[in-house]
Amino acid sequence: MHILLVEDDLLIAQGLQTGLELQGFTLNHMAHAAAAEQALELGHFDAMILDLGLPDEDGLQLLTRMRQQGKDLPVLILSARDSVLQRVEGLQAGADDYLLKPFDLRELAARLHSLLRRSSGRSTHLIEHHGLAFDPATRETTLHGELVTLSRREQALLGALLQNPGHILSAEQLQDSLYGLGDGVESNAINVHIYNLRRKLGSEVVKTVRGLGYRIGVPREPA
Amino acid sequence: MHILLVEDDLLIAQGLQTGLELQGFTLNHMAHAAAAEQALELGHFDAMILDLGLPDEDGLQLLTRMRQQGKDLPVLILSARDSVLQRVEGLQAGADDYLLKPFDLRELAARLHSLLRRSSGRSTHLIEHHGLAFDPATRETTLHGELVTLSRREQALLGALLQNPGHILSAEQLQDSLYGLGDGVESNAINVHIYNLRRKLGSEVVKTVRGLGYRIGVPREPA
DNA sequence: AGAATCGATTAAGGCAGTATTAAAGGTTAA
DNA sequence: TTAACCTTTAATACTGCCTTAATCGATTCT
Repeated sequence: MHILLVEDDLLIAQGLQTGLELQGFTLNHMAHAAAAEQALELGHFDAMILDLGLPDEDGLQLLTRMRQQGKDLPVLILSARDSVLQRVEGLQAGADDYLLKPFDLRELAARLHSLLRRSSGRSTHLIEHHGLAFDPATRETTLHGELVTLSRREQALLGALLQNPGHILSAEQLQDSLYGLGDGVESNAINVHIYNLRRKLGSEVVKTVRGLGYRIGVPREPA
Repeated sequence: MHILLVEDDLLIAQGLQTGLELQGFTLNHMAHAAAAEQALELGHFDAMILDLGLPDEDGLQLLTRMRQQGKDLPVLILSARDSVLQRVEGLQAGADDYLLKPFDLRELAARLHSLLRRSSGRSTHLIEHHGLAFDPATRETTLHGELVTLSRREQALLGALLQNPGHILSAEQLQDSLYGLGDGVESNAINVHIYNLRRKLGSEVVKTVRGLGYRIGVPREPA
């Protein structure tokens, strides 16, 4: 799950980043509205966490413009100011949820999950693909009913592939999915993780498309 | 068991806190209705003890509003005023029980237990999980019929894990469960308690999920 | 076929998260 | 008050994950 975090307070951003990454999200952090807008053009995000008090522009303006452009990604507003009016304004501008600072990290995570579940008709609660199932909430992977233990990176990788069945994801895209846009890694780490995934789930789960990338495959039947 | 105590008399609050914590509950204390409401938003509680005479708002109003919002956590009203009318009003506002000041601490504890038992379909009287049983009322733990002596913190830890079978609880969540929201500890105390739990109950009772936290496991069979 | 490119495989090192142990401070009961 | 026990702190040991990097194998292009 790829989240765009737009927040100018670096301390809060830092906390959110580490906290939510532990919960299985991948965050990209932008401190300015302009940078956020650019990021939205460049990459794909599943949701956005938007602070209203930005240095270069009010968050609500950014949100309004996004909606006018037809972008429909779920937006959760973070705000220190609370009043019914504020809340209404935020929701009218096209926000999907509104959370007050200070907030509880778990609540934010829970709301994000529910938001993502709502938005992508498909439940966030269980992604299933030919006997291979991944539950983002409990972070458990099962293959034909058997529980398989995956590391954090392996889970992220599998999640990214499962969310785009049939689509080919380039190594670069997968990298973005694991580390966030740009903050890549300078080796064949993705490769190694793919290898380990195949070791645990069978070589057919991940198909290689030479020159292009990888896509999810149909795992072998149980023995 | 996590209780939200809403009481403006600090002396009473203090007494309840120490008394109920000795009985295995974890309390968070708020002296104002507003603070209580905020706490309810931020964290999870298993029940609420509500004093009616609050400085900023009548407790009944708070309760009524909570119920309108669909919050269904068990509420036990504490009141100095007694009359049939009062009692009826309280219950009509959505209270689950009504206790008069001055009260006996043991009675309060007993009522809390019965309240919790009623509310969580699952009996509060005995949480059982693969031969491992914990009775919150007597605070006794047995493993395959054998009585095991656990310290207060160990009991709280085991209780929290047993109440969420299958779920992963982060060190932070467990900390909240032991000390109340925010009032944390600045060391690896949780870690040490987990270690001691494993020493007493076997290493399999608590499973470590690297990077995320802990969850209850299946204890070893008796010898 | 030979060269070049891309992906697979393997092993090693560093790092972060946990486990373990010991010790000090506090509380409770005799 | 002493003694036993519980809790927290802190230091150290350990484990597994992630990345790196080197090598091997396969495919494509010339």
